[in-house]
Amino acid sequence: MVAWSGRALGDWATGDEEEILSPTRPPRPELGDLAIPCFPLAKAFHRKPVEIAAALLPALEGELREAATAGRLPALARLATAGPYVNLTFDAGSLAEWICARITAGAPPYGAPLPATGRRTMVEYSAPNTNKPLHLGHVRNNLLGLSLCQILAAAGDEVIPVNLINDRGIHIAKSMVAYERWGAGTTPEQAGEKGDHFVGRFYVRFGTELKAATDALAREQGHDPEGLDEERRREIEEQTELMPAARQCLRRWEEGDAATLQLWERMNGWVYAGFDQTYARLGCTFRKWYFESGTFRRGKELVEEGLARGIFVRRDDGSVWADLEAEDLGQKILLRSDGTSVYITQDLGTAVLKYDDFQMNRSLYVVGSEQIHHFRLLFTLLRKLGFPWAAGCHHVSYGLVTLPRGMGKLKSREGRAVDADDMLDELAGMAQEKAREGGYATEAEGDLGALGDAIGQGALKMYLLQVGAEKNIQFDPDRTLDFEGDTGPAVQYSHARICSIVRKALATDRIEPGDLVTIDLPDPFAHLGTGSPVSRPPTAASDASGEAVPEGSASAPAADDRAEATDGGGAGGRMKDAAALVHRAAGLRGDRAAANLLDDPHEKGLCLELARFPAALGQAAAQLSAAPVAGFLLDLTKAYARFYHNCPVLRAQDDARMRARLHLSLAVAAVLRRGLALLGIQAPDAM
RNA sequence: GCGCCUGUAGCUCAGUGGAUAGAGCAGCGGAUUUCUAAUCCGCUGGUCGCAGGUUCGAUUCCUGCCAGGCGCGCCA
Repeated sequence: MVAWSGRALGDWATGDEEEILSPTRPPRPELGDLAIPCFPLAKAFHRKPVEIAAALLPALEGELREAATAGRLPALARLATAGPYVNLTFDAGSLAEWICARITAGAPPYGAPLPATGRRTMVEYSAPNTNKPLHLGHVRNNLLGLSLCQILAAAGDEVIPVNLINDRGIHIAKSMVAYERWGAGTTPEQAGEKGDHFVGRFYVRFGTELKAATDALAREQGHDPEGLDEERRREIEEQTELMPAARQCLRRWEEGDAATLQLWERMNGWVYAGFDQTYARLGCTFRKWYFESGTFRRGKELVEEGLARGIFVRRDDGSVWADLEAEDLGQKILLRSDGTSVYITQDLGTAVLKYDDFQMNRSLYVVGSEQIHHFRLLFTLLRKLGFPWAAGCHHVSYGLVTLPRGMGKLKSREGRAVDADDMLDELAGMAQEKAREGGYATEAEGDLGALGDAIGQGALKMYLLQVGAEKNIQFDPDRTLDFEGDTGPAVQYSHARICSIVRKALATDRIEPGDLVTIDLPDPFAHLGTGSPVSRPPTAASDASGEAVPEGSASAPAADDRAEATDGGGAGGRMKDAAALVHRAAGLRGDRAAANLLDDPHEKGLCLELARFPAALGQAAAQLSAAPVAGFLLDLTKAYARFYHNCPVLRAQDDARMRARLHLSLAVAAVLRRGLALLGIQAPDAM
């Protein structure tokens, strides 16, 4: 909130003042609104902290007054030392005026740093396999990726969200074999099922059939199927008839067998259609989709080049290795003895293709923490290959989502996962039920289904995003489904309350629509669409040119298209227009908003909370984490609830105060809306 | 064995080299027949995993240990 120039330090200034003077919040509000601890200065100047504080006081005072005059700060009400601290208290009205003015200015949006960073950041996330639907683990990934993109864009980066589809490999072959055997040529449409679920069923079917066959074979060989160790089990799996069938299918795919490719494309197409729905629902959009089937060849080329340049070595059995002993990473295989690529080979190819496409300054990979080692290897290999941009590659890792009651890790192979679509449906249904009971939903336009989905997702997204990414999350359905307390719906509720107040004020002609200052939420990805690969599925034959990837082919449902509503005639239309207007409002026009009347402690507390937003956004961008924004929103929500209960708006003592509180409430709504958008959460007008 | 992550209230989690460590949930007790009770107020609840070290000051930084998780594949 406060940028210190250090001039206040007079001849004590040494150039490090901005680091040294870092204001914090006093432990008790009576002490002041901001506190400057003097310990670091004491160290730098070898004086007692208390002395420093006393000396700092007069110097700061001058500068703070100057800053207030220039509009960089609210006016000061009090400046005092308290032992080793200098505490400052803002004039409440001035603070309110100042913060609301920043929020209603709209452009650049509140919280954004003035100069864009000029940095181009690619964020790869989601990265599903095409053999099964998205589950809870993917949901965490998608939400982290989505919010990271929004936050970095809000903080001034040009963000390029991309997806990487694992569309080849033995797991895909398993679904294909299962479909050939037990699919009877049906389609998802005939089965009345989402394409990804349809295909996922065959993958699970393969797993259960394989287990049955393996168990039977094990018994024949005199083993106890339950007591098999993993290695032994795999050996026996290979002796069944199913496993070789899958391997054969994979080999036919790699040889470009027409029938196999056709089935592969057909099944992948079903899966993409399913993913498309889920992504659209969650709000995920991608600038470009990469497919491993289209990048592994480039990876192999890179390995061959490295081999030729002596960076890698070929062993007698034909396999290719990188010696990373110097980096403490041991030996890493890059090509199998039969010449086929391994996982990391594909990632090498993808990394280079990505850079060729976008020349980004940094490239972030949102991938689970179980792959920390993998990415350390990948980035090291890219450096060894001499790509200077490898220094800008960074793995944004996150912990796993586990299931409660000893259900263990999510394993879609055993069908033991929480399905993403089912979970969203369940949450939406519960939220919808509650909204119906509340009875306010009908006041807004919009159907209950969409509202329920927005609130259900609000619950899920806030639940998953408020905890640090590095932590494992034990998924607790009861808590996720909770809509009270520190939850997404509570934040959405505060916003809806404000909208309701404003609608009432408009309906009773206490303010006119023209009094409202409206701002639009910036949408950095408006031009992207989902970029779904549905329309043109890639082929195995397509090379690494990325040609198979359509850009912006599908149109994403605009999250806020209601804001596009225009003035219409008619009584029904007026209500709707009012809602649309309120949904964009951030304050009242200057002559109607007497913010200097806002001197109640709850009003001041609310203003101080609002002022934290830029810091929260900056911290989130620096940490590559949505958690600071989530925490900020929950705090702001609590501050607003306290204000709401202590400072009636429409029933304020007088008209001027009513307007002032309306003004402040609108600013809160605007910041809630914007903050929620950073987390991919919608802000309904009524609930 | 080695590497990385985590350990804070009964539970789920914030937090920061500095003032008396905070929320939510759960429990108990309250709130104007509500500008929307998906709310608010109060109470109860802590050897910040353990032990050393650095520091004027450590829950925060360093070292060691303990516990849990995840890795260290010619799997992805």
